[in-house]
Amino acid sequence: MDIDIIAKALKELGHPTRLAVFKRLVKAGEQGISVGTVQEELAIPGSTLSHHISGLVSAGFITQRREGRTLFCVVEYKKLESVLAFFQDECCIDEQNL
Amino acid sequence: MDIDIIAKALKELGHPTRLAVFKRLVKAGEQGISVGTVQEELAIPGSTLSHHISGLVSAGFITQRREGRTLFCVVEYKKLESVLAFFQDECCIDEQNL
DNA sequence: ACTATATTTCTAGAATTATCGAATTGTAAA
DNA sequence: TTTACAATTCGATAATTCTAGAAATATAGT
Repeated sequence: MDIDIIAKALKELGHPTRLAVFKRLVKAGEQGISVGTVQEELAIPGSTLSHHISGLVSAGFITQRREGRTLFCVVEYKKLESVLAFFQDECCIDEQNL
Repeated sequence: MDIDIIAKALKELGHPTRLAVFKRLVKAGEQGISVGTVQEELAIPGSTLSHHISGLVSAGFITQRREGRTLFCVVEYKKLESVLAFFQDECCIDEQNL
């Protein structure tokens, strides 16, 4: 509901690399995917990827689960839903605007 | 469909001032609202506002119509819809993910 | 303890973005 | 043709973000 929170969320998705990561996490589903796998698949240096992931975590789009030395990233659908709800509630995306 | 286009769109909405402008334009509906009115209501210096509006225009969220010396900004719902469609198509936001 | 793997943090430079006053442009009225 | 108004562009500065190598941390196996 808070516009600053929504803006922060949109900002974090608003970068090609981060959006690609997000999309990959969605594909991975609820069991998640390791940072290393994302790194391989998207061919991004680890430090750069880590930076982007921390942005997505800070916005609430990702939660993480450790298994041994591997960190799994899991998408938080609730966060995306809250963003979509903002557009429906605050930006009246419905019949009369089409 | 192009992820870079979507990222650009999200980035432009991902700033508190621009998101507030966008929200105000949605409220204004299809007849639009003048730059000056937005400036008054949101209390932003003209040059700063102009900068943000040009970002929203460049992303395709706003079209403009001149009436005398007044420029009206009109929201482009189609653009927002294309972003929402991306989440539905590419990010599978539907039953199995809830 | 030592080694290897997974990931993050540190660091620093380059690039981009944000802000806003001043100057400029476009349009209209006097 | 001068004046006024609406909005943008210019210019300069501050702040943030992006990128990625190097160093550090965390965990696990030997």
